[in-house]
Amino acid sequence: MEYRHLELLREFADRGSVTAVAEATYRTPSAVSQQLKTAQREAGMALVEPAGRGLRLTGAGRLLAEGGADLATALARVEARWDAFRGEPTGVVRIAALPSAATFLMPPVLRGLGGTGIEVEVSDYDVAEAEYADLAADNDIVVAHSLTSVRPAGTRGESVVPLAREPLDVAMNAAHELAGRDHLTPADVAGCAWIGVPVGYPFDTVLESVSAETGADLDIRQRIRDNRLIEALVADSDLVAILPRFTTPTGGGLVLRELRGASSVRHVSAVMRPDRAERLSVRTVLEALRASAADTERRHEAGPPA
Amino acid sequence: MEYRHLELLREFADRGSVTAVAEATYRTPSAVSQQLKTAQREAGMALVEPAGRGLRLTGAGRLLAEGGADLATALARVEARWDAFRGEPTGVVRIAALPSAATFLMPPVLRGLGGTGIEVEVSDYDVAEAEYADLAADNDIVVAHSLTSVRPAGTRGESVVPLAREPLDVAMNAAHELAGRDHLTPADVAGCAWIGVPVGYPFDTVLESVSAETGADLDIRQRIRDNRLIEALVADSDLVAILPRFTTPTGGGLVLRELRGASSVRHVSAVMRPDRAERLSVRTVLEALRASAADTERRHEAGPPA
DNA sequence: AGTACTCTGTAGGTTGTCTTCATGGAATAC
DNA sequence: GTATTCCATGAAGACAACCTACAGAGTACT
Repeated sequence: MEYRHLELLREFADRGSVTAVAEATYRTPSAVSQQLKTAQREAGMALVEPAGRGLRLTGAGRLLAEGGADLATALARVEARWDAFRGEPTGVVRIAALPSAATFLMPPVLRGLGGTGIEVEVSDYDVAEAEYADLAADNDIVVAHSLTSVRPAGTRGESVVPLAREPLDVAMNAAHELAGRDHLTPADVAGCAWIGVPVGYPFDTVLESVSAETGADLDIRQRIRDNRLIEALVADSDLVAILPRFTTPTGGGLVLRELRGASSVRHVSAVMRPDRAERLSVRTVLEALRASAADTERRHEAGPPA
Repeated sequence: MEYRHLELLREFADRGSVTAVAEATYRTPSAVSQQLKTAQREAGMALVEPAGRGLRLTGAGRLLAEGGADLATALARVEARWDAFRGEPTGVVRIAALPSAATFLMPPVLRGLGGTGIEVEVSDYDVAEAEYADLAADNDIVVAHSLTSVRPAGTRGESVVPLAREPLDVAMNAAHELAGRDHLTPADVAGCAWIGVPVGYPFDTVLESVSAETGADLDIRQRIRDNRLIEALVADSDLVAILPRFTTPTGGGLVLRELRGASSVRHVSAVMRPDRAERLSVRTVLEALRASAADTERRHEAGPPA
């Protein structure tokens, strides 16, 4: 039972095809195929089976793939101890982040880690909740969010660390008739004209929650993804929208009002493959992310800004 | 950080010299030396340092060696799951056992595992307590004993599983004046003429304990290792000796009497390197050993045989 | 001083892994 | 139904890693 082969199976479990594994490990598909073959010869049974024009793991293959993940985690733990022994953690930490969370999380992190041996590479992705797990294969830390629980959908083998709990407020023009209120209820906003997000996007569940609370059918005029565009439209109309509290700039004609009585909070979490989570540099960055998140929450704890 | 190198360091930590590692891994010392060198080049610092005409690990080397042990354990755990998945455990399990313990432990184990895929290779060693740890490098299970605690001296990184608690009785001729007693106290036996064991051998501590209890200087006429020889001498003289209850054949002119009031029990334990302890076949054999030990203890729980 | 032991270095052979190029099957497009 | 595309696999050769063999240097024991 060789480490090499277990690692290969683990990679296959994460990526699902010989070609994908080959690209991820900088080899040709032929090399991967040959390794897979020798792994099966040593195992004495089939670890993959044909499925369509590709392959998928057999039960035996899945078992060994899980073992590969355990081993990778153990190895990463050793490397973390080694890094700690040598002094400073170093290396590149790749972060894939949801833009609306990265906006408030990343600046202090990058500032705080400047001058250390850690290089942080941030890329931003705005994808459906279920795709965050895939991003974890190519990035050390994935900053994701979920409206229903701390753990985003589709993350099973990954480590999940909660970072922030961010209220989702109702955004409106400062001249809007509801702008005078301290906070709002579902009944208050059920009759409004809305800007929503495309169906299936997380924020949509807030509007669904409002709808469920009041029994009303909401009047959704637009379905838009980009928050900046939504802000611009809201500031210049009587439309209202759901926007995250920490990153929405108020003033300039835009106000946020807390929505009580409907589930209107998102959980921002870090999602990582367990082995990557063990790395000292990753843990250092993660700690910075948590600190940044806690700081942001503290600055907003008084409620939405006027 | 390669698995290969960590494994090498772990092996070096266990065996202490390049030559010993080379023999254990069926390579030439030159090969081991070269591997060590590349490991150090990749680590970026010295992992071993000259000591006399050999080498010893540096602090950094020890750290990585521990990591190697952790990894080996994790790998063994994966292999154990794999064996369990495939059905029956198979393979060779090497046991190094203290003869006086193997005598009562091994027969049921070998009988019980006959016909399974597990082959048990037993070898017997009668060594000082501190050398059991060394045997663990070359054997899967070392059956050792200790008079002071369950964990034999010198076992630090090894897993220790208690097997049996065996009383050490006073053996004497059936015609001896003390043979009529149900049990004996230190005061009863302080004046006897003894057969002891060489100084430093475990059983010697029983006599030391008797001596400490009574303040008497014991009359030790002979110092002999082999229990069979001791039995023969005791049966044919007025000398008394300390012998283990489970394996000393009574009848034939030899009787055992319980000694109360002095520490006269030995702890028989299984000592294993943690990674070997994870193997399914090893765990199976270990379970058989425990069952055998429990069975023996039960058969003797009524006290020493007449 | 001589002997024995341990580690290290060099040269050369063996093994294993990868790349290249070509082939064949399975889904999809036309 | 045929063509196209995608994915996996096979054979042959290049390349790198590892090992053995053998010689050399340093340290301990006698």
